[in-house]
Amino acid sequence: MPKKTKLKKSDATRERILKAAIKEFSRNGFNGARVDLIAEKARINKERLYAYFGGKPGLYKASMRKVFSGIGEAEKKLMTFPLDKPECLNELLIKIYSDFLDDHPEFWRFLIFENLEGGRHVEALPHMPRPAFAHLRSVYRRGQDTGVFQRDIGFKYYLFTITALVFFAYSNRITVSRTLGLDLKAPSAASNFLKECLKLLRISAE
Amino acid sequence: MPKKTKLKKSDATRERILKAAIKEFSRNGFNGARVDLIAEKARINKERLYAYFGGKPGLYKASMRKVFSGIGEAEKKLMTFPLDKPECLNELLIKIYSDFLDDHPEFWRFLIFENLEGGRHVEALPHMPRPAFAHLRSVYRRGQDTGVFQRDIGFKYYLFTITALVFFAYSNRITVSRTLGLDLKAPSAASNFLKECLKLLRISAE
Amino acid sequence: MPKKTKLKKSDATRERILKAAIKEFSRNGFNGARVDLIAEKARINKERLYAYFGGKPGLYKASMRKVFSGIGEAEKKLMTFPLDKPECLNELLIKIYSDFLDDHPEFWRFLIFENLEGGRHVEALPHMPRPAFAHLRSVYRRGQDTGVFQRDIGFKYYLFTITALVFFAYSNRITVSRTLGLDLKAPSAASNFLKECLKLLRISAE
Amino acid sequence: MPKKTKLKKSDATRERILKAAIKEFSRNGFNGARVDLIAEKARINKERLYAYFGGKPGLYKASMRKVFSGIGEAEKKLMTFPLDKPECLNELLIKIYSDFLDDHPEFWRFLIFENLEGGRHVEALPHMPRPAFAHLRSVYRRGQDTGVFQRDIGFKYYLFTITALVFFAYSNRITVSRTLGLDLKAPSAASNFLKECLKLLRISAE
DNA sequence: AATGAATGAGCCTTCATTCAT
DNA sequence: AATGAATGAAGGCTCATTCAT
Repeated sequence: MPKKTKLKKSDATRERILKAAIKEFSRNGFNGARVDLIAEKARINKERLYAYFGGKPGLYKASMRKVFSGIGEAEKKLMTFPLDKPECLNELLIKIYSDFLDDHPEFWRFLIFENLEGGRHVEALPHMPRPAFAHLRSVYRRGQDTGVFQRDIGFKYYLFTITALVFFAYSNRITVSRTLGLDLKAPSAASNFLKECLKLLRISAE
Repeated sequence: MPKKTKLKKSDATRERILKAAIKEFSRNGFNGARVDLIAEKARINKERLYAYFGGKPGLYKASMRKVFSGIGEAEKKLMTFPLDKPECLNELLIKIYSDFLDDHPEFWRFLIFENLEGGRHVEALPHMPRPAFAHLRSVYRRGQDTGVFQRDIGFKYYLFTITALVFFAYSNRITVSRTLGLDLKAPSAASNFLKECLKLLRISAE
Repeated sequence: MPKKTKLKKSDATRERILKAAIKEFSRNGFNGARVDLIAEKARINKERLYAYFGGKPGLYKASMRKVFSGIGEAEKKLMTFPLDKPECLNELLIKIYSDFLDDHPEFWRFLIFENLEGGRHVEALPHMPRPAFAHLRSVYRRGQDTGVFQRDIGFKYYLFTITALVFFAYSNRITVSRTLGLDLKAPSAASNFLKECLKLLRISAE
Repeated sequence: MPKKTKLKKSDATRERILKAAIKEFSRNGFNGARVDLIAEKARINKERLYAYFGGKPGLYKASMRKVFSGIGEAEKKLMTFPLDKPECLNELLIKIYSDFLDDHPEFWRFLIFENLEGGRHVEALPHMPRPAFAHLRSVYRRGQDTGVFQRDIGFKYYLFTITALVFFAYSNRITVSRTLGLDLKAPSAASNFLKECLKLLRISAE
């Protein structure tokens, strides 16, 4: 396959740039990141970077796109969640999101930087589909029917709460450690802590 | 009292610088903030800024110290929370923290910035006392006794959960709006949304 | 004839490059012109351009050579100017040169660029023959004999004056419009204006 | 005069920058000029240049303004031209403009570059007053009355012609030398040559 | 204490040019 | 002959910081 090989050369360069960019941007944010360093880390000439991505903002957006697309992959596991086991949903969500944030610190870092910088870049991105959400909603409704989840609380509040807990446990672990006297820095510490918190969400009858 | 007057004047200058710095840093982050703009907004010469704060990092740390001290003031209101009304605790916490974050966006901005930076600056700060926490813990225990809060869940999990919900609703409003399809940008939108979420925490018997 | 065809193809490429180069150079000058744009407009790969012309200066010189050769073509019309009508010479010269500069703005642009550069490039060019000049000199002398042109003024002064008027009207139209309050920008505006100026050259008896 | 001295420091810097800029711009045009070189020649830090002039275009415009203002100074001599000597006007104009262009090559170089580059910068400049023109017009009219100048030719055509001749002799001396076989490069060569040309403008009766 | 002028390092970007295929 | 990928040297500009007064 000579064609495939041909394509590979420049694609490899693109990937190297993106990888280095994600690292640098997630470490320092858009303003703090240095194009020179990205080029150096990617072992390419700066001009390539501009030819491929148009400029710093373009590179940032491409990086963000790649980083954010990762969550979709992780959420695929949720698609097969059995409809008849809503009582296990909490735990699985915590696990999947915890694992993901553990493995992909760049994910929450990009998100936070975006919030800090006014979402200038993220808003320019096309909306990402979150197909798992539809399935989860069905599970949740089933749980409401069987008394696992509260009748009068919409799915979106539930999802928000889960998300907030997990995300906060990762993105604010440092200040939380100081102010609440917890230590969430060790691996799986956050995950374990969150499991405990989730008990707050259970219905007492359960 | 010439001394006092003298001090007062330079203190006023200091305050003007700090105020401008907090605004600029919280808007643009450490890297995005411009020393020139801070000096201009504070109507002082840059050299003064360096004389007072040593440099950009020093100014940043001083700004952070000032911003973080604000939470103590807000939490004073919690000190007088009546021990015999634990069922109202949820709502009051939400209200107080929501109001505070509404009025002080710089607070969460500095906080998450610190988390991004690995706590580099905050660790140089003296531990801030949070005297309200002790009182809240008493209220919580009373609530556990009277069946308002769950017996087997420690106070720290409870406080973490509340904190996470409020904080996340503010600090991630931009990306949440996109990814979960919510709109928390309008004033009091977050606060209202959070009240709904809190129902998840109630004990069903309640 | 495979050879001929081959040559033809590369010649066509050469021509395409030259055409694009002339446009770009004449629009933006040597420094302002971009090799990338020339290659793009010519629909060729940059490497070809370098193979053919050696580099930007080489391409510039080739462009200039081509542009300057155009004047010879225009002056051919002067060769048949009737010896017995010297009184029409002024007007014809104005017309021919005006038309030429109207149609070939790149001509005067390259020319003045050369003057700015101290003739660096033009001096590397072979002297261009201007065969029409000899004929014009004859016409001029005949005009002197018949009293149309002044006796004591050599042909070169006459030719210089005509040239200066026409050339200046084109090459400095922008600044002249401002400094002398004239508008020579519209097509044929320059030509009309010049006709009026030429009256200054007539012999009053005429 | 302490105030005067204070002002002088930064003014001297400004002047040094302007002087270097005029040299560099007049040599290479806007595109060809290098900000680094200007700063180096002016022995200042680049940042100063940007603080004073805003950027390359601002510096260019300031340079142009200064260069163009020179012509006003030269034209002051024309203001005292006696109304009753119109027959000497030609010669004086040639002399004054020739001398000026001899001494200020940057003047015609800036003008030419402007014409090459579409007048982008010159058009942003405020119109310069040419007070001498009004006086010259009076002289010209007097000359028309006394038969020195032709009745039916407006002043603007006269002025344009003079301007064109002088300007062309300087700005195109290099290519003219080649194409018309003249040598206008030596000092006063142009001036002398132009005097001859001017005979073409005289009224034969004169 | 306060100011305006100055500095040097570094930032993002682009160019003309060449290489490898 | 022709192409896409790559390079190195700049180019314009801005920043945090300090000096001289």
